[in-house]
Parts: sequence; structure tokens; C-alpha cells
Amino acid sequence: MPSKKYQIDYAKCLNPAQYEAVMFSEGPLLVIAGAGSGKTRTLTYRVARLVEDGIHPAAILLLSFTRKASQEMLRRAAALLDKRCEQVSGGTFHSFAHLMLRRYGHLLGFEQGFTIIDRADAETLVGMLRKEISTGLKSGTLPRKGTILNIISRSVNKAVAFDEVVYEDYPHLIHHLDALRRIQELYTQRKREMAFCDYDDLLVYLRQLLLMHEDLRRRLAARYEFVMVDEYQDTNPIQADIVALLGEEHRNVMVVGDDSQSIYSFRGADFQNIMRFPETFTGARVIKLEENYRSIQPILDLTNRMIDQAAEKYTKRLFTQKEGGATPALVSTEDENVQSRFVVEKIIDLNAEGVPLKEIAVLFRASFHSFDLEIELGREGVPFIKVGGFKFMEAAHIKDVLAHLRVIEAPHDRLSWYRILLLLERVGPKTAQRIFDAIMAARAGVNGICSLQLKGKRPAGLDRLQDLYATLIAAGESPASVAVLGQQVVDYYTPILRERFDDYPKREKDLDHLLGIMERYSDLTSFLADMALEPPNATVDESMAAEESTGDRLTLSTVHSAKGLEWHTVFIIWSLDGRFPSIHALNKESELEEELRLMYVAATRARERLYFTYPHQIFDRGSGMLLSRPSRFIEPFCASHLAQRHISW
DNA sequence: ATATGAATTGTTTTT
DNA sequence: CAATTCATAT
Repeated sequence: MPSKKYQIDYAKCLNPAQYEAVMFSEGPLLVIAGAGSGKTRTLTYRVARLVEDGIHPAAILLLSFTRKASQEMLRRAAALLDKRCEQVSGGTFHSFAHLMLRRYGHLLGFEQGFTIIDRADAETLVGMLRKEISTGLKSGTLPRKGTILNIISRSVNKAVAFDEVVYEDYPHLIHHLDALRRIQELYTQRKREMAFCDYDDLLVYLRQLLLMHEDLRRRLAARYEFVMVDEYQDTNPIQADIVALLGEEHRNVMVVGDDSQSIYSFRGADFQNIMRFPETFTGARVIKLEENYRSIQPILDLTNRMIDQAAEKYTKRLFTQKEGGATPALVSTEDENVQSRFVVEKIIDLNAEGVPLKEIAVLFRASFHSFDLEIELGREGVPFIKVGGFKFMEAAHIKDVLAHLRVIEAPHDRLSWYRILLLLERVGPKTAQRIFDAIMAARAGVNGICSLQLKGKRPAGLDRLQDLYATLIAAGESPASVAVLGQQVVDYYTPILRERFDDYPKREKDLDHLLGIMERYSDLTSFLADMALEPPNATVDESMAAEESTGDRLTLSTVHSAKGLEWHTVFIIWSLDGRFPSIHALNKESELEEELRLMYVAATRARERLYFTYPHQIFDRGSGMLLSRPSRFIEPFCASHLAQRHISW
């Protein structure tokens, strides 16, 4: 291949399979990329290659499923060639959909813009509807709001009729079918009235836009000549449709994924999408990347065997040239605390041997699994950062402040008004409703709160609230910066915060942090959208610490948040049958398969050393069972591929 | 609007 | 068994 005309010597940087994918010219391409096989590398080199061939970077659309994956991809593409690659289009499906809807939403009737609501907002709305419906209902109490929302979301994401979801997945709720259906209708209607988009809506509306407006679809197909999708195994049917619609004209669609790493089916992801790609795009070239550059052979031997237990997959077998190295270890401990202390001690040892903390990760199935470990790490003074789990944005005080800002943009936002008003003393749902109605009746936007007339006794806090908005609106006449608005809201809110929370000093720091973020924004709309779509990733406690110190830190992460990353040493704690796989997945075949893939993802993060640990004999009070076996996914290989130890203190 | 009591329920992962 | 969450009474 005459690589003369290229700045980058692709043949030298890539193995034959990667090279083939990178040089693949036009038409549909499916790359099955095993763990650690250079998936992101292949994608980014292909971007560079296209740009070198004269394709305008903005004409390349890179889509991914999670923020982390898309950021990493765009960053590496930009670093590879030169400044040009920074202009590559892309992001998560949701952020791309958001961009398109801001630009073309008027075609769907979003004349005045829209508000993105997160899961908690959506639940509150469903909770309100649930209450409306349940008064005077005889079929007993309805399921909780979270459950109802799950049903609604599942129906949307899997493109299955609502009734069918109830019949298939919630047969015990069939006697509520009428009420549930009614709530679903009302939910859709209310969202429409208040111009709310939940996460699912973003995708649904984008698909609708592409389906119904052929001219727009053509324009977008012309603008995005090359579409590339990372983590394709995690797309749901709606996302697959979006890709198909964007690519149907030019068919320059490259999707990359690994069916063995599909771990988002709870969100409607269907790894069958990747199996079906060659049918959607007939004549698609399929390339497999099977050489692993990450892990030593003993780890690969184990993970290959683990994933062999999966029923359905593209067969591929990873190999490496990294021979030798330590056998992965399986460590049982007396109880949870011994597990924590074992891990901490081992980490300190490794660190003393020269492995930096940032090259070590502790992974777990569920966020709360690390609580005990976090205490032990704190005790020994090991710095760490925790990814996943309780988010900054989910904290009540953060949501309170955002609500005050949201109504400036969208005065019809009932959820935010209620949130604001219920903070006031002597205001409950009834009063909140009355005030909200009055604001609406005034038809004056946020001004409605200032000109408010209220019969009877006025709640004491109302005056302060009116003052706040009077100032905010006055500031709004000359375009106030986001941070200035934020500061005023925080000033107003701080007394309320101190009243309501005993731990207010910590929370005030969070608000400072939020103000810091606000300074990066010049308009309120994009700030609010980002807070819903791309919120700061870390946990509340670490969000500040992490920015202050760039020091060497251990990573604690859920397996889901660890996808795509790698470390020198990985500990997988709670590798206990009943915890991982979770006890709730044991009955359903498909869920058990997903747990297996999850364990596979966890184990393939390790380059040199891999530890599975589990506390011996844990009583599960949910089921009344005594959990004492190692995870069924690794137990078959105890004798052959694992070094076993038991620790008691 | 708040307090008290009853009942249910228990997973988790992210946009 | 605990904790949350909902319903009812005051």
C-alpha cells in the first residue's frame, strides 16, 4: 500500500485487521472488536485517515452510547492528526439528538424550546399523575412511581406496545392495566403541555424528525457523509433506527462493538442489533479484531473460558503476545470487613512495589458494595476517586437551585415551581397548586410570581421569593451571566438550606462547586441542558477534591462505568454467587447472561494482575439464603486458572 | 400541613 | 429487618 501520501504510517501503527478497517473505503462496515483489541484506536485512526483523504472533519459523525466513550474517542481523534480532527461531529446519541432538536425542533412543534427532564423529574411527574388517578380507584393501590416509569420507558425503548410489556414483564399488574395505560397517556400529554423531554423522548423525537421530514434527512445525510458508531452492542432499537436513517442514503456507516460486552439491556439495548447489522446494511463487510493488546495470557485464558459460557455470540477468540505473568487470584475472606482490609493492604503493597494508585482499580456490581471499603481506605489514608453511584446532580440541594433557574427559562414548568414553593414554610401541595395556577393565569412568564395576588394569609417566605425574582428579572434585562443568576439564587437559598439540612456546610461547598461550573456558561439554556445531559460525573464528595488535587488516586468504580478503561491491577470485590451475579438475576436466563457479560467486562479491564475477592458465608436477608460460593462464572475455573487463598484475620 | 401509623418492598447498572 | 413510601387522621 503506498502510504506515501499519508502523514501517518498506518501500516506500521496497526495490525492487519485494524489496518483493513481503517483503510476500508466506502459502504457499510461492521467491526467486531474484542476487549482490549484496539477498538478506539481503530476508530480514531480511521477518522484521521478520512481527514487525510480530504474529508471535512465536520462531515464525520462519531456517535457513542455513553459520555465517557464519546469524550475519549473525540479526544484521541483530535490528538492523533492535528487540529482539524477537533471539528469532528459527535457525542452521545442523546447529545446529538438534543442538538438536532434545538435546531429543528420547530418542525415537531417545539416553537418555544423545551426542557430536558431527568429520571427524578420524570418520576415526580408520574407520582403526581399516579395520585390523580388513584383517588376513587377500586383496583387497590397502584405500583410505585418508579415501577410505572420503568414500564413506560421499557415500552418506548424496546419498541413494544405498552400492553404487551405489562403482559410480558409485569403479569402481576394486569389488573391495573387500565389505570396504567391512563397514566401513560397522561404522562405523554403533560410532557407535551410543559414542553418536557425525558431521555427517551430525545431519541424518539430525533427518529420522528428523520422519518417524517425527508428533506431534512437528505440534508443531514449530505452533511454527515460518514457515520461511525462506537459501542454498537449497547444501542437500543430506536438508536439503531436513527443510524439506519442517517446512513440509508450514502451507506457509509461503520459500527464497532463487541457482543460479549453488551451490558445495557436494562435500558432497552439489544445486542442483537449488532448481529442484525449485516441484514440492515446488506453487503456489509465484517472485520474481527482478535488480537488483545491489554492483558497477559493467564488473564486471557480465564476470560476466554468465562465468555465461552455465553449462549449466543459471534465466535472470536482473543490471543495476545504478552506471555507469562501471574495467575489471577481468587480470595475468599472471613467477612466483608476482612475483604476490605485485604484489598487495602494489597493496594498498599502494590503501591510500595511501584504500581501507581491510578493504575489500580476496585470494581463492583453495585455502587453500595464499596461502602465498607471506602471506610477502610479512609482509615489508611489511601486517596481514591469513586465513579458511578450517587451523582452530584441527584443531590436535593443541587436540584433545588436548578429549579429556581429552570422557571426563568420555562415558567410553565410545574415540577420546578412545586419544588420551589414546597420549600416555603406553610406551603404544601394545595397552596403550591394555587400559586402555580395564579402564575399561569397571569400569563406573564416568571413575572407572574411578582404580581401575585393571594387570598387569605400569605405564607411567610413568599415575599423573599418575590424579591428574588424581581431582582433576577431586572438583571435579565441586561443579559446577566449565568453565574450571576446562580449567585443570587444561592444567596436566596442558603437560609433555607441551613434550616433543612444538618450537614449544610458540606452542601454549601457543593453549591460553590456548582457556581464554579456555571461560570463556564454564557447562556442559561445550554447550562440547564448540560446539567441534565452531561452532568459532572463524579460523586458528590469527590467532585471538589478531584479537581483540586490531580494527585495519584485509586479508582473505585461500578463495572458499568469501567467499560472501555484499563488498569495494571484490578480487584473485583463481592465476586460472590448471589451478589455477582445478583440474586435477582438467577431466575431469568437472559439476565444471567448479561451478568456474565458484566463479569467478563470487569475481568478484561486488567492488564497484569487480577483479583477476585468474596466474603465467605454472607446471609442474604432478602431471600433468606446463605451465600458462600464464588461467582458461578468463575467457579468452574478455580482449579485450573485461579490461585486460591482464604484470608481470616 | 404535619404527624403518625401501616404496608410494602426489597437489585444494580446510565442517558 | 429495615427503610422507604403511602394513606389516613388530626
